[in-house]
This record gives sequence, structure tokens and C-alpha cells, in this order.
Amino acid sequence: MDVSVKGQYALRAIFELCARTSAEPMKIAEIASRQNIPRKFLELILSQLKQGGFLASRRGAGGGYYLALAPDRITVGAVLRQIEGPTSATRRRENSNAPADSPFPELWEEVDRALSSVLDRATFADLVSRWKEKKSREVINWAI
Amino acid sequence: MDVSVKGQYALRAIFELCARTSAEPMKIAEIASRQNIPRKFLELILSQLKQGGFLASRRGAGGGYYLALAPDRITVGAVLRQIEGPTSATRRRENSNAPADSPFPELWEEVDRALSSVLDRATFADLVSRWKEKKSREVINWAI
DNA sequence: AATAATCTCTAGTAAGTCAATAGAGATACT
DNA sequence: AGTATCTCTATTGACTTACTAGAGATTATT
Repeated sequence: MDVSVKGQYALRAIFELCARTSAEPMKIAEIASRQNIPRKFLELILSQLKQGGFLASRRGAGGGYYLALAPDRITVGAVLRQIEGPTSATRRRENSNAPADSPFPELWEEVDRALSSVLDRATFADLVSRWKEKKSREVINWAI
Repeated sequence: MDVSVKGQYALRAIFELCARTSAEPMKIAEIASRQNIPRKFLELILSQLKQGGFLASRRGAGGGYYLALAPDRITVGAVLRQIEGPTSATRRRENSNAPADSPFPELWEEVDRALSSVLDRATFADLVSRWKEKKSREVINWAI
């Protein structure tokens, strides 16, 4: 399971937007600096996320990107599929010069199911709430 | 979960050796032709699998590669780690410019556990037996 | 001992992908 | 009008991947 840097940037960008309380558009430059992502690179990524229906945007002064879906409707798996293209299992099936009766295709399907059971269940609402909870626990520890 | 072509070749090569009944060394050229793998490329792969302790070899006439471990002691996960290098989770942790308190590391650990629960449990003994079973079912269907 | 068969080792390479950058263009607000 | 912002197309340098070449080392056979 390799997540490209681009994919990680995409996840962090969406997380940033989900963690915001306000629904105001957020500037590319602000997301970039808060998440430490090269700004011009992030532009490409956000536009791809908009294509995928995860984000929407407004141009001009006061513009920026905002969520097109509620955080509990966005999963990590869906975002990665949008950014990283067709799942590896699909690609594997396409140009395989393996003997027709190899035992591996079934194994790859098992792998995909296992992966999907994690990634397609993980919504950004979950991530945000788990993250907030964790932060509050840390604060408590500091107090001790 | 991307398995490189090299990794797939490695799996197919080991599978070929595990599916053999005889313990005689098998020539690189024979594995290559039976599994449809470029011969010179396979040489590199087999030598790497030998480094990893999965295979052993004998040179000269009548030489070839043979298993260094019983099929039920070789897992798909172990082979892939040997061929593809350090697991992606490890690499991710190394050069991450993400904010320190991002929620993703935990998710990646979950992913790795899910993946490992499939790949580190899948032995080549399993693969071979499932494959033989499947082949026999096919023969029965032909007879109908 | 000679020969042939086989693995082994070091290099090299063409094509592709990845991460990032550049800069001009379109749109929206004030 | 002027400025702030997203949008689109192209380009680039570094790296990786899949593969090839060829000489060298070892073993079996005759």
C-alpha cells in the first residue's frame, strides 16, 4: 500500500477543510501553509478534488475552496481513488502475462477487500473526531 | 497496494518451485519459460530471493534453484518485503513534512495490520493446495 | 583435463513517473 | 478599475522501473 506524496497532500488538504468549523472558503495559500504543502502543487491537487466532487471553489477576492460534501460523506478510500487513479488490482488484471491459472488474482481480491474495509470505512468525520479527542487527552496529560 | 512487476515475478517463481513435486533444482531458463518471465530479469530476482533465504541454488550442469524452506514456511508477505524493500509505512514515517499531530499515522497502521493479516497468513502451501483444488473442480466441470 | 552447462556479478539503458515550478488567463469582489 | 483569487497548460529534473549485455565462477560429465 503506497500512498504517493500527492495522495497524502490531498488527504491533508481535505482534513484541513474538515477540521475547520467555519464553512467559509479557504485560500489555497492558507491550506498550503497550514499543511506545509508546496502551493503550486496543491493547486493541481485541489482542482482534481473538485473534479471528483469533493470540493467546490469560488474565485476572486474572498474566494477559496470549501467542502462540497459533509465530512461524514467523504472517505479516505474515495479520495485516494480520485487522486491515484484506478486501483492497483484493476491495473494488475489488465496487462498480466501470467499463466491463466495462477492462484494470485484471488489473493489480490482478498487484499483489496481488506484494504477497502479500512479505507472505505474511514470518513473524515471520524478522523476529525478521533483527532480532537486525542488532542484533548494530551491537554489533560499536560495538566498533570 | 501496488505490487511491482518484479514482485509479481518473484511470487510466480516461488509458486512454480512450490508446485513442483520433485525437489530437484530447476533451471532459471525453465522457470522463466514456464512462468513467462524475461530470463535475465529473473536471474536478478532469484538471486535476491536466495539472499533472503527463501531459495538455494547449485551451479553447473544439472544445477538450478530449489526451495530453502518448506512451502508452508514461506508467506507472500515475507517474499514481497524481501523484493520490494522496506514497507511503505516505514518509508512514510521517515520523510513526512506533515504537521506533527496529523491523524493519519494511526490510519496507516490500521492499513498495515489489515494488509499483514492477509499477506503474512498466506503461505505458498495454501496457495498451492487451493490452486490444485480449483484445478480439480475445473476438470469435474469439463466432464459434465 | 576439457568441455559444456549453469548460476553470478557488474554495468548499462530506454521509457516512464513523480514532485514540483512557471506563467499567462479567467473570474469575482470592492 | 484594480486587486485577489482560482484555473489551465507546459515544462523540468530527479528518480524508478523493467529489462538487457556480457564476462566470470562453479559444477557435472566425458
